[in-house]
Amino acid sequence: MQFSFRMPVAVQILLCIAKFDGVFKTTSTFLASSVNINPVIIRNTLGQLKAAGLVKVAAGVGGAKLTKEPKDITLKEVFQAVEEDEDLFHIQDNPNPQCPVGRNIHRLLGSRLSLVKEHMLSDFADITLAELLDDIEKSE
Amino acid sequence: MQFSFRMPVAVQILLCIAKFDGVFKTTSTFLASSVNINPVIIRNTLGQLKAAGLVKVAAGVGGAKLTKEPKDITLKEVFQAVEEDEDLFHIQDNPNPQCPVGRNIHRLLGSRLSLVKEHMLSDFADITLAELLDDIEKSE
DNA sequence: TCTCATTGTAAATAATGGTATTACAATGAG
DNA sequence: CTCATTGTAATACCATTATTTACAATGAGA
Repeated sequence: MQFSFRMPVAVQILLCIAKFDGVFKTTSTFLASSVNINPVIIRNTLGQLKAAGLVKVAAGVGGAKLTKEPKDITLKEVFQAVEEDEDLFHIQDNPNPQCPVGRNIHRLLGSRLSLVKEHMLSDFADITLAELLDDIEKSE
Repeated sequence: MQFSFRMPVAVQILLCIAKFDGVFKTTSTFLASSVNINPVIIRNTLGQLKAAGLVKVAAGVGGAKLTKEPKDITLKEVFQAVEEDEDLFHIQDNPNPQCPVGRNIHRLLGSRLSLVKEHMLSDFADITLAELLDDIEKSE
C-alpha cells in the first residue's frame, strides 16, 4: 500500500518550472520528457497545482510559472494539491454495535490516526522547493 | 489515496482477543461478527499477525491468544505485520537522465520521504493495545 | 483575421490491488 | 472417529490508478 506517484510527479514538475524558468518554455510536453510520462498526466497535474494557486499556466501560448518563490512552496501544499483530503486509513464502515470493541473502534482509532496524518503533513511542511533546488545545484 | 482497512481490522481483532480472553473462544467467525467482515479475511489477517509473532492460533480446535501483554503490543508492530515494507510514495521509475531534475529526483525525495515514513512508524509505536483497551473500559 | 502550437478535458482502455465469497483439505481436542 | 475450525487456493467483483487517443478552446504572433 503506497501513495500514487502524483505527489512526486508534481514536485518534479515544480522543480523543472523553477529550474528552467526563462531558459525553456515549460510546456506539458517538455515537462513530460523530464518525468518520462504522458503529457496529459502533466496537464492534469498542472491543473491541480493551478487550482491550488501554486502555478499559472498560459493556455494557448503554453508554459507554466510559479506564483511564489520556491522557498515559500512546501511539500505540504503540493501534497494537498494533488491528494484528496481524507483519512489515512479506511476503517470498516459497519462494525457490530453490540460488540464493545466494534462500537468503539472508530472513536478509538479516528483521532489517533488523524494525529498521525497531521504529523505527516507537518513533516511535509518542513520541506521546501528551494531546499530541493539547492540540493540539485550542489550535485551538478 | 489511503491505506486499506487491514491495519484497523487487525487492531480490532487484537482488541477482541484481549477483551474476550477466557470469556469467549475467539474464532474467526466470532471475530468476523465484531468487525462485520468475511471470516476468511479474519483468518488471513490472523495468519499475518501469527507470522509477526503477535498471536497464537489454535488450528483445529479454534481460537486465538495474544503472545504478549497488551501494553507490549504497539500499532507499529501491527502495521508492519499487515502492510508491506515499502516506500510511502511511488516515484516514477525512469525519469529522464539528461534532465538535472529527472536524474536527481529519486535521491532528492527518497531519503526525505523515508524519514517521513519513519516518523509515522514511531507515532504508531507510541500507541499500545493497552491504551486502547483502557479507553474502551472508560466508555463502558 | 488566420495560423498553429498548446492547453483543457473527456472518453476509452488496461492494469493493479483491495475486498468478498466459495470451496475444501488439514488440524487436533474430545 | 467426529466435527468445528483453521489454512489456503481460486475466483470474481469493484474501485482506483495509469495510459492513451482525440478534439475543442485558447491566445500570441504573423
